[in-house]
Amino acid sequence: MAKKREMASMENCVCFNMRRFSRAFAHFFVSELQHHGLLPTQTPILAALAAKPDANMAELSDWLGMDRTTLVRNLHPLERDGLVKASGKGRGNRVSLKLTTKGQSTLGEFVPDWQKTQRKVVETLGEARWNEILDDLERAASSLNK
Amino acid sequence: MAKKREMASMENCVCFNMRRFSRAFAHFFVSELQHHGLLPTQTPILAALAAKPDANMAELSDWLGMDRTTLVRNLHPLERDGLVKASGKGRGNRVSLKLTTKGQSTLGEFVPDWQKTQRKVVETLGEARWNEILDDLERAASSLNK
DNA sequence: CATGTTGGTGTGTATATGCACTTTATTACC
DNA sequence: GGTAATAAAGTGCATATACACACCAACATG
Repeated sequence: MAKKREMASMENCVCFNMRRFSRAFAHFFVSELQHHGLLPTQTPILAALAAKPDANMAELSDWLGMDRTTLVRNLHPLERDGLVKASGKGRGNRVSLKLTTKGQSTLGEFVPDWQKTQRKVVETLGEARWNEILDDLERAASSLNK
Repeated sequence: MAKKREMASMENCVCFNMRRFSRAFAHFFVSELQHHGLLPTQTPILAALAAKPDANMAELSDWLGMDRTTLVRNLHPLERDGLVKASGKGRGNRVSLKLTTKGQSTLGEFVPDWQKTQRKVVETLGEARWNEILDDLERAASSLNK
């Protein structure tokens, strides 16, 4: 049985613990997948662009749940390395973001390895449990930030 | 009932979603507590120092689950603002970290407001559910990074 | 047509994160 | 006591995060 936590004590702060877990899981994914040369913030961007080509900055950042201005900067290394192409750059102009051919193939090589890592993580608690946890966290987060 | 997720699909990446939730909860805590002038990484440090005075860099970073070198830098604003005092600074020297009087009073004023915010978050899913989730995530994370 | 409003973008500043590496003090061993 | 090994702390670099702000294009309104 799990020990009951005193939720009014700061060591059980939801914000602190979410940050902590976020670092811990990122550490595991990075250690398993670093040979692809992709960081944990970059692969979701590539995957999102594969699923939704020609997205805006605003649309994409919204979908990824990150600040728009953070996305602007996170794209720079990906553009520099030729994985993403941004057409119509410039202030006031809509930007159309696309995966390059290199971006597609890089992502294509990454996914199978990522699936192995994800599987290891899912096995820790089981798929059903992870499903519930992700759903609950989604529900909690969206009920707060409205 | 919650829709079943395809866990082999990158939009359900545990790493990505943990980062996303982490940002979302941090956003809520910051918006509610920013008038105290403390950022979400800083308050756990103050709370840890209140509970464990005279901690090392290494001990403290270990307890907080963050990289030691990250802690070194996160302490700078707190030292600059006079909330934390580091005695015996310097390479090779053990550092003894302490809350200053100002640090104690700042933390003392912060905690009641933090508890209100934490309560709002805990209410989203209920205390029992949050307990399970935090325990499960702890278990999953520690089974991976060993 | 001038102007004002709005939506989409990029920048300045400050903090956060962690790996590889460096620097220094202490401890171990002879 | 001198030197090697170890432990503790800090730095360089690159990336991540987000608020406040500036910028620009297209469109609305008079």
